[in-house]
Amino acid sequence: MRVTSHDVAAEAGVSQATVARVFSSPDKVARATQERVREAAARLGYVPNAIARSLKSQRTDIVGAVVPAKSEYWQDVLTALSRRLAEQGKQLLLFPFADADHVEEALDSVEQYRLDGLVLASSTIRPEHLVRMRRPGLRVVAFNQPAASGLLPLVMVDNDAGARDLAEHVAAQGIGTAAFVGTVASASTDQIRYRGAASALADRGIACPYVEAGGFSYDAGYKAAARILDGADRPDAVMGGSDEVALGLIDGLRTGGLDVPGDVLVTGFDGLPQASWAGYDLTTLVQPIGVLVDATLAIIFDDAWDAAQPERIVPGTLREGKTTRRGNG
Amino acid sequence: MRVTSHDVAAEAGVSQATVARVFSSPDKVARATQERVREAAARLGYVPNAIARSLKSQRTDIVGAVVPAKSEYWQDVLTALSRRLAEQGKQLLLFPFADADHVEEALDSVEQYRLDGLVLASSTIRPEHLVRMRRPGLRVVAFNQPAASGLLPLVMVDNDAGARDLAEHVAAQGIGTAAFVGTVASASTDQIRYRGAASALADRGIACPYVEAGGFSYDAGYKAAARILDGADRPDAVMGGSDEVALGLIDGLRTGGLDVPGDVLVTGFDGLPQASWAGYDLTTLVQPIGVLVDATLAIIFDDAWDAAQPERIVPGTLREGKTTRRGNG
DNA sequence: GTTGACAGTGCATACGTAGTTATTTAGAGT
DNA sequence: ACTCTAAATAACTACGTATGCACTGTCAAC
Repeated sequence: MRVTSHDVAAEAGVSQATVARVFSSPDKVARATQERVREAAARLGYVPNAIARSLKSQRTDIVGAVVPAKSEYWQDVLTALSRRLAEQGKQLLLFPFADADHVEEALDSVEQYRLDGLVLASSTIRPEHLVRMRRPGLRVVAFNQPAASGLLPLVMVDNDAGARDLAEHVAAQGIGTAAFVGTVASASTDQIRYRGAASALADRGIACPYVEAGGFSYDAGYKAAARILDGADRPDAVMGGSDEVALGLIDGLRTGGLDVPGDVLVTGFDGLPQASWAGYDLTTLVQPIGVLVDATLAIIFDDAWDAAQPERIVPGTLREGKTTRRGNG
Repeated sequence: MRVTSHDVAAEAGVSQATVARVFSSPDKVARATQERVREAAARLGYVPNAIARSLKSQRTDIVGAVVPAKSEYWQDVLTALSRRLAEQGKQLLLFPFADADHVEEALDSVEQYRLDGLVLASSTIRPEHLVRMRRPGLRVVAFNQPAASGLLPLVMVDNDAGARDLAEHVAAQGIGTAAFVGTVASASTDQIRYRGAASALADRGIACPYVEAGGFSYDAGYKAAARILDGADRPDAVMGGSDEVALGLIDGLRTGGLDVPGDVLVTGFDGLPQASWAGYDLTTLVQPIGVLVDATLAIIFDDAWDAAQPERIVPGTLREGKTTRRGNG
């Protein structure tokens, strides 16, 4: 009992083709006819069927995103992404996966839909999975996923420079020792951030061992704090591999009786909204999510793009919070 | 250059119909034929086209969700929803809206897709918008939206009982005065929560004025704290209309020099992950999101459902954190 | 040996739209 | 009045799949 363009055509006394044109390329239809059709459509409550349109036009106006199911950071990115898409009359279809082992299932469903574009998130998607998604007619972009370099068009924040900025900022506060609490050691972002930070600190003669939190979450950070506290020589500064981990670290350290920043400085990475909360006021590297999302969509929808694998590496911004303010801030 | 069922049919030496049956109703195809077809499909890299399938079968296997773009609570719900859907081989299509004025635009796009179901979130969607979505063939569910009662099938947490539980818990700590900092006064959840809390407190002779934060965010709560601090008589307990607001309240009050829970008790509502963070450890009413999501999907996909507008009201659980622990907890 | 039941498969068609081609209409020029 | 051109619209078909219907062949029952 659905109203179709045929029904509207009959009601308005025109052909179905004319109705279709009114809704897809109105400039090709005479003013008067157009009004007649629109009135008829309104009368019948006609709404174009996007499914049928997609089948015919070979365009869905839908962008897919393969992302980890639970993550503050990705939720932030998705919010920005879906908003931007909505502004362009496009939609976002979610393909969440619980953990790295379930990526393949998500990718299976992706192929069934003829998406205009696909955003591959999470630094734990394996290269073979990435390459699998290279199909004709599908614009794939790897988002914040250094491992995809050379395999797929890539958009990411400058993790190395960001980590160095943070490290230098921390070093400038006059610390003697440091530690880096990464998320998951196999994640490519984690590796780059650690190397950047460790290298910048080494330049100043500060050692920076790596500690793996074993997850991307607050809980992982919280638990890692215990290991820092138990360790023989407590560092003067702890750099978190992500904001979520850093926030957990802060609470873990404080629970352990330390003062942040009095006893230990802490930094994060990402620039989550929660990092700015007054209870934490975390020093972190803010990712310009809007810029990253725009760059991603540009790659997906820019017709000019073709052969060369574009790589957009966007600088982040150091946000100085009170977790690295040592003096009488 | 896309591989279709016709190509597979040619490769396997069967008809297109047989190929279609192999992928949609395999039990109707002989074992041997099935294997031959699957091999051919694998050889050519065939993947069924969900768009075409939807057009023919009048089912998209996609559920839409109209939600506020920025909200911790809704992101939580969406995470649960998309996970559950993925388990059933279905997908989630997002229709985020920036604020209440833009709901209509989101609903316009919804109609174009022939979704299997639609979840209407946010307590700020207006009744006329709700009713507009009642269309044949579309299962709509209002999620945590008391205002939809009688208009649409409804799934929500028991806001009234939850607010009472919180109020009674707070009262049991021996307070003299209280205040309720709501999110947005026009939100139906806000009204119910306030009435529930105020009524429970009134039973114990405790007055509880309403203060509007003017938003659903941490910032709104943070700013509202200033108004509490400036007020003539500072309450012994502040009940937040949501966890986000409550977290902002805590930081705002602490920034103002008060101790939480030493000087003021604080409660929230929702049970966000952040509420459990050690830095806050907020007393709140935890919504059983999994149960709510299951109930929602049951309404959407249960064929038995029809005439009667079901209403599922699920009780929440009081989570006692340290923000209401007065003594030497 | 004939019939019936039934599983397995092919043929044809429809889902609702967009684009291509063909046809009509209106307007201008001589 | 007649042709010529451009604009507007109609007729038709294809997008890729699912399914009702018809057909074939196998096997059991009489």
